[in-house]
Amino acid sequence: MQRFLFKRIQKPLQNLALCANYITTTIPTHNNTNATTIPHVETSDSWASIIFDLAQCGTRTGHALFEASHMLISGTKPNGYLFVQMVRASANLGWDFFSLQLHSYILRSGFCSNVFVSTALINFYIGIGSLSDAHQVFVEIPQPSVVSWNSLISGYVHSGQFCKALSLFLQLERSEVSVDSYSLTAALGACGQLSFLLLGKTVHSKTVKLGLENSTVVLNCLIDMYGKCGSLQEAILVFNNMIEKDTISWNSVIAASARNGSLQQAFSFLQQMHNPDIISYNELINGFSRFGDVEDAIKLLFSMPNPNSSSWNSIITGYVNRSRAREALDFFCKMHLENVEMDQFTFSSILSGVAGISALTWGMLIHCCTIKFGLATSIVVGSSLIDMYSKCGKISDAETIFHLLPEKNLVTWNSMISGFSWNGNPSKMMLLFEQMKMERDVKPDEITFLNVISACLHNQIPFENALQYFESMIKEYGIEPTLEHCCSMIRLMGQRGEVWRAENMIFQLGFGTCGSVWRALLGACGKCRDLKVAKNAAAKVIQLEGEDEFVYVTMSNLYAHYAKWEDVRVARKLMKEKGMRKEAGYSWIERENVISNSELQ
DNA sequence: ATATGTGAGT
Repeated sequence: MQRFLFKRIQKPLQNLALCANYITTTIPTHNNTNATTIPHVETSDSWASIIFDLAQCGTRTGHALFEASHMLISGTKPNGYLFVQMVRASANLGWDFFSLQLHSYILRSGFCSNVFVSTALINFYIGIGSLSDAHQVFVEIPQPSVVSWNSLISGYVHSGQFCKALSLFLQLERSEVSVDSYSLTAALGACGQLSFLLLGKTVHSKTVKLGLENSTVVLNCLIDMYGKCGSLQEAILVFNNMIEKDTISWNSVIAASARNGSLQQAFSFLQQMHNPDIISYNELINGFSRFGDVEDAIKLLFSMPNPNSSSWNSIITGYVNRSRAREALDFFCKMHLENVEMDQFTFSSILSGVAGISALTWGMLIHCCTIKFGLATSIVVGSSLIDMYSKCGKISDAETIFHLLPEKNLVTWNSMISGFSWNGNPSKMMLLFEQMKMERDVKPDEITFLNVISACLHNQIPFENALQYFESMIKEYGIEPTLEHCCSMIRLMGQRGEVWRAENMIFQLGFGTCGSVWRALLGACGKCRDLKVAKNAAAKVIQLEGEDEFVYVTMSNLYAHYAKWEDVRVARKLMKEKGMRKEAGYSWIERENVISNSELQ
């Protein structure tokens, strides 16, 4: 139990850390109070004012924590409520080291069996992103309450581990503890993120069973869930049946419409709304720049009352997603000129645009901006910087940033791994992958494995090694292979002349009816010149996706290779008859990016 | 002790 406490070394808070250290090293536990301890001079009443200050979370909170520590040192008997307030206050202040010491003090004094205290600790660990510690605390509570469950479930949702959250939710349903509206909102959030419509509907029926059909918060979550699962009609239905709608209800239904491409619908909701806030407008701006015209989005941005950085970010993201990175950069400059505040999302969006066009000079300039804004070490910006540098071929700069980042998440690791993969450094890639597996709060996901497998593809790593990765993904990590994994494996087989294995795998993984895998197989056959498998693959592509010039070109090249000139002639004739033409190949080389003085002003 | 609404990486 103690093991996991001291792993994380936080910013040192000198006097408090010392004080906290003093607590844990010198104070006897309460069940074996010895004679050297100062007797209880104070009664539990004396906690009252301290607890009051702790709970206020104001300027006196830190001081109150300090006093509470001293009282504990002097032997005043604590109670559970005091610890709850201490943990909460210390977590709010970001005094991580102090909180850790507090945890160990709580363990020593036997208060960890108190549900309230332990739940407060769970929330502390969630706050610092240490989900495994939170889970550990949870597991050791003799009888966790709904709140303990809910805290952990929503903790997993907030950290993006939606499946984990849902499996906990299902576990909660099977336990003696009964679910409440908090559990349902967390579960709905996870369903939405995963587009689990069916499970979402099940949760919907639970809300009715529990008589929560009038809870605004729960209904808001339902709107959001349906919207994210692509069921706009259901979302609107829930919205229309609501008796009490608040701003979030309106924004959720606007978001549901906008994100599903129903821009008209979204716009009409916005017009019906009495007091639209920034988010209401931003959802629509986002919708316009994603599905409509970026120009419309810009119009709305300039006509809305108080646009913020998110409003501007949506435009940049819109340009970037439509491969209009130059315009994104123009807009970024405009944002700078108009003194709009920039946040981590501004930088991550623009950096992703810069990465897409390998505009290194711009990337470096923006990197400087992030440093100036104090955002260079944020996880989001840091991950984008890694991606940008590695896509610009500056892998060692990417590496430096990776190592300098104080905190890393799944995305950070994935960016670095894909960087090594694209820059032809498989040994570093594999080393990093092994390091990642050792991390406590990060686990490889399907994207990690896709990067690893494609690294094998690009770096001539033996097929057997790639197969090992692929199998460990399925068996050890329980990750379902996606279409892309399947295609990567097929391409690998093509490289090693092992396409004969492919067909079996395709059917085993259930991708037999996907044209794109057969297309990948055909391409692989072209590489390793396997005419027999190619014929079959070509037939499948045509059967599933219709006529296709790629098929004819590949086949005629293959026939040519085996000097089957008659077949070549037939294939070319067929192509001609169908009016197909091989598209001319082209490559583009980004010219040196020079930023002119006018752009810099 | 706990909850809902946009943004990043293949």
